Formats: sequence, structure tokens, C-alpha cells
Amino acid sequence: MSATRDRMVLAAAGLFRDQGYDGTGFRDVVKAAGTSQGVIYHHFPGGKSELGVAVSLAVGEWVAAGMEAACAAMSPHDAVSSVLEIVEGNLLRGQVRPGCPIVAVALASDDDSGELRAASDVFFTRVRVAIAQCLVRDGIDAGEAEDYAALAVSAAEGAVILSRARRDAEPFDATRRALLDQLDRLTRGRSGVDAAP
Amino acid sequence: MSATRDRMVLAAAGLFRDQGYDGTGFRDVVKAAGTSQGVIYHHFPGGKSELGVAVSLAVGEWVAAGMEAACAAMSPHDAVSSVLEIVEGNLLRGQVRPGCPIVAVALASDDDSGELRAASDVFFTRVRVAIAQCLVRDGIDAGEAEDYAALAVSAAEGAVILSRARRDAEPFDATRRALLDQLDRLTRGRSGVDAAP
DNA sequence: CGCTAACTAGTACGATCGTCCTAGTCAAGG
DNA sequence: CCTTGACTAGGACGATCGTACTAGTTAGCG
Repeated sequence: MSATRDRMVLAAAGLFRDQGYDGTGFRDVVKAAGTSQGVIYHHFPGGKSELGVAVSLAVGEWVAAGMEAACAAMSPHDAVSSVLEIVEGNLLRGQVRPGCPIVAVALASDDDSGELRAASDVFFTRVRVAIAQCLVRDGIDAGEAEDYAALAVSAAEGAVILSRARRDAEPFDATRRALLDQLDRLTRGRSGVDAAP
Repeated sequence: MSATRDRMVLAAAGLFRDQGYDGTGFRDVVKAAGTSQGVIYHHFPGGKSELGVAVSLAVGEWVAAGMEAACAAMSPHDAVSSVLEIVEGNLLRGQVRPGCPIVAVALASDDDSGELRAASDVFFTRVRVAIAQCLVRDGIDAGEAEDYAALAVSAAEGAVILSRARRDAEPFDATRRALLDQLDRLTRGRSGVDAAP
């Protein structure tokens, strides 16, 4: 709607990614967005929670749409690989404190109503469904596809945390290799036929 | 050393798991541990950071020792499976806000010196090494074993976050199935010999 | 008993948190 | 011109944060 609101959501996403939801104050957001305190309850009458939900929805829309587009346009291997490369590029390279803003929202401490967790669950589920559909379309068993999609999302989010702890992309790289290796093994044995006797 | 100190570390671990590092104040810790404010800088002269490091080391020692014992005593599949079951039991069942205290420490916002991230990296690396050694002893290629270990740790930590967001163990269960499926495929094709022509 | 050192209890301080409130600005319609 | 409504700017409130300080209590040893 408003350009000021969009700027605040974008700035908050970056701050949540770097410092977490609890570690980011409203004053940090308005400073980074170049606005003032008064706009907060004009654009976000629900307070900080509403900002967190907005960040989760905006970033989720952006990432999930990219995931869905990649899954629709290329093979499962290329789709997963390209998205993981974008994630690594956005979250690791050149960033002092890599992280995921949606994970930050999911781990908020003052989420009594559960709306922040619900908003991040929408994102996680959406990406899982997109990956699973891509694998099913490639001939992989539906149950295996859904489990792999859960593994891929869990592993990607966890790997970002491991790489943040180490200040290095090595954990993320190792996780990605194992993830793509697993995908290749699934693709090779598709339509339920196993290679072993 | 001191029983009071141990009680504070244990209480802090639970609070970090539920509310995160930033979301937990020293007053919460002393209240949960049944002590008083004055003991803080007696037992933790370094302040909250030192408490975070102590939590990471204590919980890491506990979990990593269990992982190493399981890996030494049983097959890779049973070891990974049993540890994941313990994790699910401890972090999900009956907990309002499942989570991992070490992830909470790794995501601390005021970690200017990097000691909190370094402490969690020690834990992540230790568990990865234990899993990888277990797979190598079972005849799996060293590179593949190390990548799988990274995948397992990343996926376990990520799956806890996904299950926290959904308030349900389903994401964790799906991730665990995919993780064990991948492990079985690795075991079947061990010693570098591939099943495909 | 009396002394010393380790430990506990509780309070106080400056800073920052989320929230709220009241002016001030600007474009559009009568 | 003036009025109206959407929006911006910035300060003020109580609560809580991490930190620091000074008494009070306990245990060990000559």
C-alpha cells in the first residue's frame, strides 16, 4: 500500500535476519527505514507483532514465489540447486550475521497469541508443497517427495544457523551437497522401482 | 563446581530453549533457579555472555556425549534414529515452545565478541564429527559421510524450528523419515560401489 | 571462641524496550 | 479560499533490561 510501510517491512526483514526478532527494537526499524516513531501505529496498529507478521508474509511471498517458479521451470535438481544458491548468496556472502528473517519471527519470545509462529508456518508449508509437487511431477512417489521436501526446508534453515555459528559457508555447502545427492538417488530410483535386487 | 551455579545453568538452558537468548532476562534465570541477583557476577563475572557460553558447553557436552556413545555402540541407522527420538522426546512432546538452547545461543543479537557463536559451533562440529566417524566405520566413503553428518545436524535443528512454528511434530517426523531413508541408501551403496551400471 | 574467606541476598542505576499521544504537513474537494 | 482526512514527526510514559554495589550469612581452621 504505502511506500513508507514497504520500506519499514524491508528494513525490518534485514534487521530480523541479522539481530533476530527480540534483538530488534522499533527504534532500529524506523531509523533504518528513515521514518519516524509516529508512523508505527499508523501502519501497524497491532504493534510489533503485526510488523513481524508483515515481514514473514512479504519475505515468504518473495521466496516461495521464486521457489514455485523454479520448480515449474526446471528439473527438481536444478530447481533445488538454484534456490539453495540464491539462499547462500543472500544469506551468507558478505553478510556479517547470516540468518533467516522468517526463522527469527518463528522464534519470537513474546508470541502469546501464536500469530508469529502461524505466519512462519505458512511460509514453511508453502515451500514444502512447491518442492514436493516438483518431485511428484518428475515421477517420484508422493510420500517420499513430501518427506524430502520437509528435509530440504529443515536442512536449509538449519544450515544457515550452522554457518552463522561458524562464520563460514562450509556447513551450508556440505549440507547442500548431501541434499542434492539424496535428490539424485531419489530421481534415479523413481516410480517406486528400486535399483537393488 | 557450585550446585547453585549448576542450577542456574540448567534453568537458563530451559529458558533459552523456550524464549530464546534475547528473550530471557537474568531475573528470569535467578527466579527459575531459586537464587538471587547477587550470585550472578559471583558465578558469571563475564555477565550474560558467560552464562550463554556455559549453557552451550553444558548442553553440548550432554548431547554430544550421548551421540558419541550411541554411534560407538550401534549401527549408524540405529544411532541416528535413537538420538533423533530422544531429541523429539525432549524438545517436542509436552513442550509448549519446543526449541534448542544451543540454537538460541547461536542466534544471540549482542554477541559482539563472537564467543557465543564460537561456543555453539563447538557443539555442532562435535556432533557432526561423531556421526561422520560412525558412518566411516561402517564402510561409507569419508566425504559422503561428512556431508551426511552436516545434513543430519542441519536438518534436526531446522526441523525443530518448523515443528515449533506448526506446534506439531509432523515436520520433525517427515524430516526424520527422509534423513533415515537417505542413510539407508548410503549404507546400501557403501565402499564407493554404485548400484547403477 | 574468633577470625577469615567464600558465598548469598537484595537494592539501585542508567539505558532501552514497546506503547501511546499530540502537534505539524500536504493534497484533494467544495 | 478553507476544510477535511490521510499521513508524518518527535517526545513522554511505565516497565524491564544488563550491570554493579553493599550488607548479611555460612563454613573452615587455629
